Amino acid sequence: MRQPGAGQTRRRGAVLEEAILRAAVDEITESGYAGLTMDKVATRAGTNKNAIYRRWPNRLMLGIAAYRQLATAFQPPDTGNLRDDVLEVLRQANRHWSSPLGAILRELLSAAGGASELLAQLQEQSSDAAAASWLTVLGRAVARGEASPEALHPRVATVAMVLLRNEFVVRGAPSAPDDVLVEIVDEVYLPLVRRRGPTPS
Amino acid sequence: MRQPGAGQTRRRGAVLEEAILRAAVDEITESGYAGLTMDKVATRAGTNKNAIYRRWPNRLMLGIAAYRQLATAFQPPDTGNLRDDVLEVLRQANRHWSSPLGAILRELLSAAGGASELLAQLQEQSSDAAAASWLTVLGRAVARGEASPEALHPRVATVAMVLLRNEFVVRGAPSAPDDVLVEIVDEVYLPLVRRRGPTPS
DNA sequence: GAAACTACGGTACTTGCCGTACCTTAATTG
DNA sequence: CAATTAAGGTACGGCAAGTACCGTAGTTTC
Repeated sequence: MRQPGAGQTRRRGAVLEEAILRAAVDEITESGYAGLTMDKVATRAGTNKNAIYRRWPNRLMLGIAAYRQLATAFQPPDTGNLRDDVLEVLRQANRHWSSPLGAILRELLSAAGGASELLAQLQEQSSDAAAASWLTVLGRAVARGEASPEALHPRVATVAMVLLRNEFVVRGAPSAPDDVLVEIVDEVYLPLVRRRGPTPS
Repeated sequence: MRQPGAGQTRRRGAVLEEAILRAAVDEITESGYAGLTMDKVATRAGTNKNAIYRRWPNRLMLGIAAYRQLATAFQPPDTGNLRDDVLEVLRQANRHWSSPLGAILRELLSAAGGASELLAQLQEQSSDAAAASWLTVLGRAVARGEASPEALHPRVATVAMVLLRNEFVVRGAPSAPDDVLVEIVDEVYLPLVRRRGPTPS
């Protein structure tokens, strides 16, 4: 990649780091995490593996770093109606998991294989950020009287998202059909968070 | 492993197949799926990799086969009380996921990495079998008037299990504390499946 | 009961990629 | 301008998956 004798100056520090990261992003975009090899990233960045290993301890961490470059935050919707808001958040999430980016995320989750410390770095961006969306949406619904205050319990608030994620992580579906989202909302989520009637003993 | 000249007859077909599978089970029990190598299985079974590859196309399928040898079915409890039944099913599941066997299952899910066809073979034993437990337990509760008939919808019936599995698969927890199970039951599951009060428009 | 066939055993090999080691050379620092 | 730091180049060790071949032992067929 570097032309010898072309007057190129040897890159160092941040400049080189960005070049590597960009190469990693390109590779993971094209070939997924499975196709992300240290040699290819090095070649593409016009450097060698040494420079990579000086910055990231292993392939997985490089993959996570590349993913984080690509991931963007969600915007919680505000339609003024609980059901529409909820469906919209689910659809956003579904689009994300179904996208190439979602495929990469799944590969990474798989590769991390339950190493909680590493997973934390991904959760921060995917789950926790999304959890905030749910609380926002529910908070408005509670204010409107559409949802019961108990729904703000995090375990309750995120139920819909957990069910959706289950579709992807456990069943390996590439995308969840819209019916499924509607079903999750109407059969499970709304009955759960709406103001509850008197509970029979 | 085979003594030449010891009058050993060369194993074939089903006999050899069982020997390989037993070796694979032993290996995966001792070292997990990560430590399951084709060479070690072959050596342990007193044969060679050829014999394995003639039966299983790759390491993952051998691992799944070994897991299925180990997995056993759940027994749905019958305490006469919905909450106790539900908690017991959850605790069974928690014990399973927390056990060495559960660790293997998680490794396999991870290795399959969303290859739905393969996952199906594991789901059959873990999820679907468990789903039957839920329906049994709920069926009795409906008969008793403790749960509403809508709860028999599969998506609703399995919510508790999905939430628990989420603890393991997404957060890499080795075991879920009992508080979490109780919380899932009391905050989410029971409010959802119990006879519902009048729904406000 | 011999020939034909199938499948096991042994072994060696190719492939792929991670992670390391080591040395040379360019840039930076003081 | 020396000393230090970091990049480049290259080669290698390690490991395990999957393949190829061939001689040979059981099994089937006529």
